[in-house]
Amino acid sequence: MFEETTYDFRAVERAWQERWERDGIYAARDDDPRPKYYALEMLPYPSGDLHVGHAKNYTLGDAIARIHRMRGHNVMHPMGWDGFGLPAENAAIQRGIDPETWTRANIDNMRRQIRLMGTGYDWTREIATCDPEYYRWNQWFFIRLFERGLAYKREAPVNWCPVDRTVLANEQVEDGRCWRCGAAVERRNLAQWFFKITDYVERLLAGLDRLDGWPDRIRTMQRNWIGKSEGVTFSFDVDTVDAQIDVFTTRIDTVFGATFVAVAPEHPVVAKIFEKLPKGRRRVEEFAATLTSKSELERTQLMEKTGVPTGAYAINPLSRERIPIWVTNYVLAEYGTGAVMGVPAHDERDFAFAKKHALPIAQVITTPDGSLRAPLAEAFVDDGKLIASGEYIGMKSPMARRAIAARLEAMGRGKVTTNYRIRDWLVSRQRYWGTPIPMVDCPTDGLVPVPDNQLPVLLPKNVAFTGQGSPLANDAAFMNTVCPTCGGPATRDPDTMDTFVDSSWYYVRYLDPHNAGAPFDGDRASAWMPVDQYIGGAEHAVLHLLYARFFYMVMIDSGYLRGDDEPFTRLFNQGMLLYRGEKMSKSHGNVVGIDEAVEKYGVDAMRLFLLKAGPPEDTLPWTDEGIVGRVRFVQRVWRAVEPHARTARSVPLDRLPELGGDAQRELVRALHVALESGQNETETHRFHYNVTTAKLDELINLLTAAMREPGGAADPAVRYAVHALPIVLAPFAPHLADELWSRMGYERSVHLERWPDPDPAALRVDTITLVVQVNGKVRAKIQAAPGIAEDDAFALAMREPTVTAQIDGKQVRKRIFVPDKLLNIVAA
RNA sequence: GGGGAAGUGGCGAAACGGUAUACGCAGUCGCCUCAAAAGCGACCGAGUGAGAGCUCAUGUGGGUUCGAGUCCCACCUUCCCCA
Repeated sequence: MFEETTYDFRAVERAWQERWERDGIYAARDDDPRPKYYALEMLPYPSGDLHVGHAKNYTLGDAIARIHRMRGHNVMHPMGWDGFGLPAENAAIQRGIDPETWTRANIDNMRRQIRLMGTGYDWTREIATCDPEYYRWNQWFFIRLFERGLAYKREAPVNWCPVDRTVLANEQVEDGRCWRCGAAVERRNLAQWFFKITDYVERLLAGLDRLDGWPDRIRTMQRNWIGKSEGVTFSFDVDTVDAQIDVFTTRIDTVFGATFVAVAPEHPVVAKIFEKLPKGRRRVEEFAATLTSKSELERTQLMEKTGVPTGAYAINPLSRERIPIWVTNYVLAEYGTGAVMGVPAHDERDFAFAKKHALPIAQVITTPDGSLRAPLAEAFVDDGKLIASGEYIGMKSPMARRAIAARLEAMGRGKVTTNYRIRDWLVSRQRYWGTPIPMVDCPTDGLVPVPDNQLPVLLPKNVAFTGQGSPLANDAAFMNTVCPTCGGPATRDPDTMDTFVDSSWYYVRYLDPHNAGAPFDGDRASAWMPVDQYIGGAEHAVLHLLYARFFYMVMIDSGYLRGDDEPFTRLFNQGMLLYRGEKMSKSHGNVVGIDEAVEKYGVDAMRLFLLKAGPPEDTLPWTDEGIVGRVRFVQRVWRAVEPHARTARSVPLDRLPELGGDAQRELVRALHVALESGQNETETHRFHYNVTTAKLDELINLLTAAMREPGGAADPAVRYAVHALPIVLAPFAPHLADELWSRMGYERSVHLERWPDPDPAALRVDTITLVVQVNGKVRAKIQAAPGIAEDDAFALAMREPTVTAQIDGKQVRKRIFVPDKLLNIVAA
């Protein structure tokens, strides 16, 4: 049924995957003298089944790793699994499947699918974060952070579902209700563990300035998330009550415009006020009750800005004005000082609030020309010139900020402070399928870490998943333990760690994955770090990529590793793959599965299509018609190369072949153009292999044309191109390349061959096309020898009727000459 | 509301400030074949012309330049962040 010339991609691809595995050709060695290159794709969550959208990501990383290997690097390219997480536990709750069983089955399937894509990973370094051998080191690091004062426990408000009796992540709260049971979510204060990422904000910011291998947008997003703002913290006295209210503002120049003070309902001053002025208490408590179920997002952004007066007044330290203290929904206790000065004239939220509650709007900033005057139709938030501000009248905003800050400092009422939006990293999760927090709560000794020699604290098996409450807290056998310090009865921490802890250091574990005595050996790991190219989607821009940078800095500071404190030198953000105009997803019913695509078209065709569709950072469409072109390409290469594989080897690759004529010269040139393209795209880190694959198309077009000539297949240039083809193909179509290479009689895999430098002699052309323009418009193209002199070019151009017709009757004013490219004759 | 990125044939897309539309998909015509598929070849932005050619086209309008898809300004649209 198959003709001899039909390439049986199914059999060939399977065979090579098995052989690569058997020969271990992708293993990275610590003792390799070549320069190291660490290529890494973001650790995948084993959700179960991969589609061609995933293949887009892995194909690019694989091509990058392969081309670096062929360019002489000792390549580290590992793969593993982000094994912990909620979907596994939900499967347990909903379908009664053990989370571990579910996860292991998914890992097995995904490993199979990732291998099916022909990826060259070093599987000897595979890790799964849900292995006790891995998560024991999460626990070990947790204790190290605790010892350094970087892990602490405090009460914090969280989303709490009263029916399921567990906390919910923000994304699991839909319209204020539990996504699973529909109960109204409450905010509740619970004792939680935090990592003190705020200690590292300045280093995290400073590092961003150096990370010029990262996309600017990701760096900007991290800066915004950290949200550094410089301003002044100062205090208001409270009239008749013995208390002060600290507020932070970046706009101290507007302080004379403060017409109220807004505080969060939970602010301690509220209770103090009611000791003296109990009248307002009921009203405030009722108001506060309406907010308990509201998420932060709703309170600060979605809800109408509203509030109730406490009945107390604050004294503006500069103007000495008495202004009312209001409890509002848009000031959060968790952020800043939990109180702000309300300046309606110059802040949009304060303006909306003042309008609603008929509070005065006092303008204290005007435009530089002084033309803007009350009444204001909206808040004027720009810098400007001060008015109605005592001794500061007439100053411009920046100068007024310095002067007023200095004044408040001199008064002992305030100081210049830096505020950050970022908060400490809450790592406690009231869930089962994660790393148990290795802490013991002893009535005598308090919070005590589990001793290192008792790690790991294993997740208990055969736990009941009722969906009601925390499985660990309900497991008495797990919870009850003895205090490591006093030996008395104590309880374990009932929580597990955020899975972002797992992914904060996995890229170092790959470098020494079987170490049983430490998370990794510092020397080994330091030799490989940092990651040279990190590849993944932009959805982790602030979460994982910020946590991992923080964690790495801590590891460096602790002396576990040496070197620069940034773990990822370069970051590449992949674009999405669309199908029928939408992102692939089961719920849209528009998924093209890996197994299906590989069976139908072949791995190499799929990979080539994903690379060729467009630049990898772009959102690109998958089309069932488009991939047909790559299936054709694979077959064309096979038909051109396979029948001549043995004879082609007679023409060596280490020097250029003899070139019979222009066609031969062009063919050999096309090969070197392809080599140059692959090299350029790699060295510039653009990875636009869509262009390189186009060069491969041109090469194969020329090759098949040359072969149609009588005796074409025996021509030295043709044999040379045939011989070299598996090498240029190898990073992109690895199976086809290795099969052709072996049919040439080579024992060793083509992937261990060298991707040669393009030869300048081969790239040289012996005639160039010189474009002749008149007044900037193309009028002729003339063939000439490279290096033609301007005068000679001009003389040739003036023989072209299409040129002279345009100049006729005009004078040549000027000539622009770009050697070997263009002659522009300016005539008027 | 603020910031960023991007708009090029029927479609995906190429293009150091210097031949716009490479390469692929789709389409049209031809060769091969009893026929079809596959394969191979030619054509394939719009207008105009018998033709060489000419004119117009890279979201819209300006600008810089001998020359602009590319640089600058404004606007429109889409997407992404932040608020």
